[in-house]
Amino acid sequence: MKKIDLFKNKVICGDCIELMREMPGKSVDVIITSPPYNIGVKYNSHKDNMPFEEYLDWMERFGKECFRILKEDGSFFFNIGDKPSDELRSLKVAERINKSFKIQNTINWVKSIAVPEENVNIGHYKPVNSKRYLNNGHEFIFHFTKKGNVEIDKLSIGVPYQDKSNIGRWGHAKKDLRDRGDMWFIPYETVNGNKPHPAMFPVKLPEMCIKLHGLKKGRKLVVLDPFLGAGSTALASKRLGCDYIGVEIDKKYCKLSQNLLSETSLKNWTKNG
Amino acid sequence: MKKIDLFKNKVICGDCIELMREMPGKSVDVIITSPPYNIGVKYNSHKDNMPFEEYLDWMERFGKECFRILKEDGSFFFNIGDKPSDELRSLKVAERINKSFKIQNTINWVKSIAVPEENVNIGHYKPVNSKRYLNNGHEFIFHFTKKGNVEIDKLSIGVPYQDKSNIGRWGHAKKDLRDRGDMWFIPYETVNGNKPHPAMFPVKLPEMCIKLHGLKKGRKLVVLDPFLGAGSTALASKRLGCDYIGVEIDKKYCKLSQNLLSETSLKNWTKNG
DNA sequence: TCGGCGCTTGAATCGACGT
DNA sequence: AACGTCGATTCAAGCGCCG
Repeated sequence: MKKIDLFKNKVICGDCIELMREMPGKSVDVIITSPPYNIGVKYNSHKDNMPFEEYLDWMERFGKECFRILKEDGSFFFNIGDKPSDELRSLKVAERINKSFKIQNTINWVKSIAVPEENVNIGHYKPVNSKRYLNNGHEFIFHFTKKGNVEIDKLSIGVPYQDKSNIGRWGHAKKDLRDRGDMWFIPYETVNGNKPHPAMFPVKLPEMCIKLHGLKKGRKLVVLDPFLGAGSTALASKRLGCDYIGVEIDKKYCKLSQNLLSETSLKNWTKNG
Repeated sequence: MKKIDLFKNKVICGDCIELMREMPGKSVDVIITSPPYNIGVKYNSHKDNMPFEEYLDWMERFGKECFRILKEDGSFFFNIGDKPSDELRSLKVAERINKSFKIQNTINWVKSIAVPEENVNIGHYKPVNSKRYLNNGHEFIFHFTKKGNVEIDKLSIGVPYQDKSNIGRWGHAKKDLRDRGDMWFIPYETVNGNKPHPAMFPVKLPEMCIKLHGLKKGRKLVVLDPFLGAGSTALASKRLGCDYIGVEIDKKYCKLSQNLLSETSLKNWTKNG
């Protein structure tokens, strides 16, 4: 039994950097996470308002540890958003993590967008009460890899062609599937009005990330979320037949995701996701 | 007659930094432009492959000059995009311009997005020949202002409410209009095969920028585009009853936009824009 | 002399558009 | 419908330079 197996398919309560230090190097295929944004969100235990430079240092240490435990051809999907008044903030964080990793793709998780054809705004956003700032309708998902040249499975999350005459025109384009691009419209799942975790993302998001990295046949991927929160990443991993490792410092959220991952809850969620 | 009047409603052929130096300070309401990206595009005359640091310095000087001629409550909309292999590049440029200005809003010009509900991808993009990069479906429009607190007219480009019960719910929400947000879906206009300019943007884009800044009643706004290209900004200004100032270094594009701005062409364009 | 890095060059790409 | 053309494209090969 390998050492990494000890961590698999569990929700572990503790500090993620400390816990990652116990994991062997190059043992994880995919990391998907959304760290505390440090914009003063009220979590149960984590202090989300440290000085920005301190936060950046913390994120840099976090990035280094992720680098160590990730396989050479692994993918690290890092979700972070901004407040309207400082939209460069998330990029400063990304630059810190970029000290160890390389940004291979910059995906935009679009939560709200106005489609002019139908002249409606689809999706949701938190309205901002300001006469100078527009509402913020997106967050970043940075796709970090070690060398920036990991082959990804674009068609696994592909969309149909607009111009059907392109189907079958080239060797690879046998099906009606083409590259989705880097703008992913995924609205929030509104679970009966209130979300269990202030920063939880839709299950569809980690699902698409895992698929994009590529489900190698015959081998179970190991998927880690160091800030598991309500458990979306673990849930997506389970659904796709991967081994998950969930780390979360807050006991309340640990329990929450453990419940979510139990058989019955899984069924309920599958309907909506 | 004021000195700035000499420049109004003309397309001026020349180097924009030199020409701006001749303009009086605090005389322009809105600047909208898309600079050469410096990624090796073949323009007619401009060298689009200078060393990156040199390019950044140039952009910083450019930003300073924009700052000088802009009014205190003016808006500077700066469009810039990336190639998939370097998505942080545009932000480095923005940071340089940020040395004089403040980023008030970061607007995303979305050209292509996959909407999962209907399972289609709307909009267009140029395919990317890569197994590691996703297609790039957006560009930035940075809204710079001098102090970051210019009041904007969000509802002038508003969209209808999804939940109609919100109409009239608050004092300000008298009409069926709400904030569009910072994700603007504007697909390319397909102009008969070949685009006149490699980097031209849809007329709708500067139109929305001007409206967002706010058309003050009783006073004509002065709108400048220092890299006019094919003339979209001037055309939008004209349509909205503003005075435009177009600067463009390439003679060929100067003529092109002058034609575009002539009465007949204007009619033709109005149909499509 | 060999290998590694940077730059240049030409081939290959695939989705959109027009015929 | 099928096919030709064309990229604010990427990629690999090839050459020169240097340690």
